[in-house]
Amino acid sequence: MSTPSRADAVRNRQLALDAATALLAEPDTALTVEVIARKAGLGAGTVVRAFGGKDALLDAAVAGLLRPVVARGRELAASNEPVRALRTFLGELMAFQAAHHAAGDNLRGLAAPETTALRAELVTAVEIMIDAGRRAGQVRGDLPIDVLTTIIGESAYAVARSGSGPERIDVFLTVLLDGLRPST
Amino acid sequence: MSTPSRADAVRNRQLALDAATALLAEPDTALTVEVIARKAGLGAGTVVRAFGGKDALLDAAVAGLLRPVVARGRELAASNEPVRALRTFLGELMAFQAAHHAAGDNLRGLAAPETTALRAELVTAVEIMIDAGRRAGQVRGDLPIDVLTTIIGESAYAVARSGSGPERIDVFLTVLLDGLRPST
DNA sequence: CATAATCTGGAACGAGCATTTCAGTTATCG
DNA sequence: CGATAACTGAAATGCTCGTTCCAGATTATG
Repeated sequence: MSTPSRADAVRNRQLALDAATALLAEPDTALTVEVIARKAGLGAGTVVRAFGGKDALLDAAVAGLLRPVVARGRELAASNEPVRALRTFLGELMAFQAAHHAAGDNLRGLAAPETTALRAELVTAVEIMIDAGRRAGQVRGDLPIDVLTTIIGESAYAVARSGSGPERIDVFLTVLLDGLRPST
Repeated sequence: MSTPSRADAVRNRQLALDAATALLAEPDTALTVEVIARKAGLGAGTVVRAFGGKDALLDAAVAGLLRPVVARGRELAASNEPVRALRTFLGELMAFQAAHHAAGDNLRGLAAPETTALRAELVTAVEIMIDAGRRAGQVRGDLPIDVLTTIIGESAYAVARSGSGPERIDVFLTVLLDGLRPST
């Protein structure tokens, strides 16, 4: 029972995580175990073993990136200007997605429990903002909320796919939020 | 100079194309050469050779599916009720995407000249409708049109990704088109 | 109908990747 | 310091796929 991880194992685990995280911000990079290992200055086997598989490593890396975004979402969900908060949050979320374009694509179709849980929290934050916006009469109430969150989530992802800069994000947000306003 | 394709070659080429087309409508199917060949009742080599590579086969299959959609877009672009036409067209486009969810994913990142050209025509049709809508004062003119078409295109794709049925498509369209109306 | 060119199927090949293995290294503990 | 257990790196493994090869079948031609 006296076998805590060895010091070098802990260090290498962190190196692998850092390398994967850094690579997530680089588009057009293969993101293979080999590449991650080289970036981390480790062997391929070590990288895989550190998290018990490539999937888990990517899950952890993306989760690490997502955590502050979720925190920001929680913070903004408490705002008493819900629509402004929603716009701010979505702008940041879109910028994040654009900067880590690779993250979404690389996670597709693999078990990623941490990331999935965090994503659910993002949706919850958005739901809170929409709900508050509705109570304030600033968000339309004629459409089911789960579809609205889907639209919002997909829009955030869409921005990333279209390789957008800040101005483009702004246009996306304008159209989206105007579409979410009460239908006269 | 007297070597037209042999009759069986022509037939098999069609079988391969049909099989690929049919498989594009089935989600969660691997869409490997093996699978296509089995479905077509051919050998793997034959399928590949028929179009000179898997990429070209997929390009041709998707193009075949896309052609009627493009024709419909051209038709609707001539409407004198541009916003209604836009909504109709996008609804059909989204339904198409939802039905052929696999098409988009499988074409990603491979040379597909035919499909790319057709996609450009889709964008052109949408541009015409937006432009007509603007002249009629029914579509906002305060945002760059190329970003609007991007938003529209990505939205169509987003619907497919979220596995949507007709009601869901309708909600998407409502939000999107309300967002495209002139900003009072 | 015979000959030659073309085409077919499916086995063999090769490239790309995650994972496992294992001989050697390194940390930990008495 | 020395023994032991854990960890490491890189080669080997195994798997998925697209593509190529080729002996045999099929079609066109005169």
